[in-house]
Amino acid sequence: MRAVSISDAESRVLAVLWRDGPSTSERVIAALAEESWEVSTIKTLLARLVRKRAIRARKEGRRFVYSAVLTREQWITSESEGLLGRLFGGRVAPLVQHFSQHRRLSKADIAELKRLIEELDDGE
Amino acid sequence: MRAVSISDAESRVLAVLWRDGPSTSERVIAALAEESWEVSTIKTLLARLVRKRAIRARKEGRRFVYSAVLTREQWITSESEGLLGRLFGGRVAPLVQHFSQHRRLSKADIAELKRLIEELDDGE
DNA sequence: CATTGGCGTCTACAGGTGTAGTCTCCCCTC
DNA sequence: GAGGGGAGACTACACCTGTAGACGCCAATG
Repeated sequence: MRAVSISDAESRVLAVLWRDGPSTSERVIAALAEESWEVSTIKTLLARLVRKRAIRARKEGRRFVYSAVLTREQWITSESEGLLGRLFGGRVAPLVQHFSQHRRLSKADIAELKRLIEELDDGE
Repeated sequence: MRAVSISDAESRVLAVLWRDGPSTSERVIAALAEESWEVSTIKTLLARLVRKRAIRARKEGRRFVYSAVLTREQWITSESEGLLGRLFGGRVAPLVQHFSQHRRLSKADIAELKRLIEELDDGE
């Protein structure tokens, strides 16, 4: 089902629908004010997302209400699986290792990771 | 310095240089046999990588020897930082959490993660 | 010395992406 | 009822990407 890829600009539009729920283009445009995109740019992105079936446009009176079809979870999953596959042979540990070697993990990060792992270890 | 992005096909060419070290186009082409790309496709990708300064072409006799300038580490870092930023607000823990919720981590994965975290915890 | 084969360069072309202008239709307001 | 303003549709255009053909040059080989 999923196969189309969501571009960066498109994901920014999707993010509005994920956060605010179904919205008219007017509301999407308002929500994206800080991107300083022209109105027609946002309309184009909405149209492309509809074409990709990542969002749906339901007629409501005379205008459309757009809502996300692709969920944030699905998107994050496909994006991160892609990266994991391409860069780390699909294995999570090398990824974590990479981060642990190349960026400072805060104490809080480490604590949280530790907690996560404990949980996993129990659960399994 | 780095800014250009490496496309997927290009990264496959780069991978050869990372693995085999400086190579002539002949060797790169041989190494990419399983991609079933036409020779000219690979030449194009080499040329684009040179233009992007991700690799260098040193004249050796009458032909070029190509070698990576961008390191695998640099590439992995920029790719994964990008994803981390876009998807997880730049935090590592949510990323690991995502994976732990959405894919089965093997016992071995968990064990390795645990080891990693212990190490980090000690080192810090 | 003429031919050939490989090397690098140039050109190509469709599809995706970022970004945006224009056009048409129709509701709302005066 | 006429005009304006906004919504969506269509068009545009440059750059990137995947993929590859064509060309010119030159070394090697017969």
